[in-house]
Amino acid sequence: MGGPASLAELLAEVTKMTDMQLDENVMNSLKCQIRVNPLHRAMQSVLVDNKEKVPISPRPALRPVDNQNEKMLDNMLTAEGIVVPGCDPSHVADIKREPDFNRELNNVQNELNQEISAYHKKKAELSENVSNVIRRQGEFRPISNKDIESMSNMVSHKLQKVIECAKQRSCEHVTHLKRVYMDARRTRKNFSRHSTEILNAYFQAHITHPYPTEQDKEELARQCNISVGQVSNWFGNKRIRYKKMLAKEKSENGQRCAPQPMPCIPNPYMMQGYPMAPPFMFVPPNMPDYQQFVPKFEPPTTAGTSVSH
DNA sequence: GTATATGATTCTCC
DNA sequence: GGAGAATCATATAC
Repeated sequence: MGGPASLAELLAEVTKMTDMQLDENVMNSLKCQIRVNPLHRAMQSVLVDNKEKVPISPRPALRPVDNQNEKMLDNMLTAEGIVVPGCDPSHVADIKREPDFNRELNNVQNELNQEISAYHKKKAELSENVSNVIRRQGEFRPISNKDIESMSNMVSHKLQKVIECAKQRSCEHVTHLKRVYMDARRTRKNFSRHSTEILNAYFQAHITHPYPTEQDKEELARQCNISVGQVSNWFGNKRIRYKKMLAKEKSENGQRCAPQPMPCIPNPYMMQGYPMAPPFMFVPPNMPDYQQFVPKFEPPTTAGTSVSH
């Protein structure tokens, strides 16, 4: 059984093979003929060389992997105490949490480990299979080692997304757990009466503009033994609820009789020509700290204003 | 058990 | 980023 003698005939056989219907028996017989042809290797070498020199419909270069998102996910997971395979374990936070939360986090950790380990296994299998298929094709097509390497890179590139998705799921899981276990709404306690009095006193003292400065917030936080954030929350809630309360009062008054002016507190200082009333009438008893929030009023020196103490 | 109060969170707007 | 508004989740009063 002899194959085609010249390179031209060999090429014709290969071309014929690519055009014909996929009848397996015929195809295998043709492949055997081509393999045993003494010019086969030489032809392959020439075709590969030519391909290298004349790029035919070159593939677009793989875009460099944008791993910013993955890094962000890694950082978030390690900050929550999750060991991300492949990341520096010394960065993993050691946080003391309640046992149930820790147990749930361990589950997240195990799932992530399993997914990443399965990924590496699948990746190796797939790369191997793709390489084999390409190598077999290489007998009849101009495929170089560079092509095989490029294809392998492409497989890795695509599969990297799988790991990113696994990390994304873990992050979402941790976020959900934090919401369940660490939402302060679930463990909130009312502030002490003393703290509430201090906050209310400040609010009333600055009723025309109840927006404490950062310095005041810090001082209020210190006195109330709460955080500055809690002070901000308290004033945010207070302002909106106070506003609603006034609106409600107004509408209730309006239903009973003619519209009334906004309920206001007698302000002797305003009556006496001061720009703003000091909050003396709201000072709760037994609250020495409170005095520092009382605005310091310098009586106007201009003629026509007089203050009697 | 229900209504209301209250502290925290989230979303939107500027 | 801060404030307003809506909403959630719990505490408290009844």
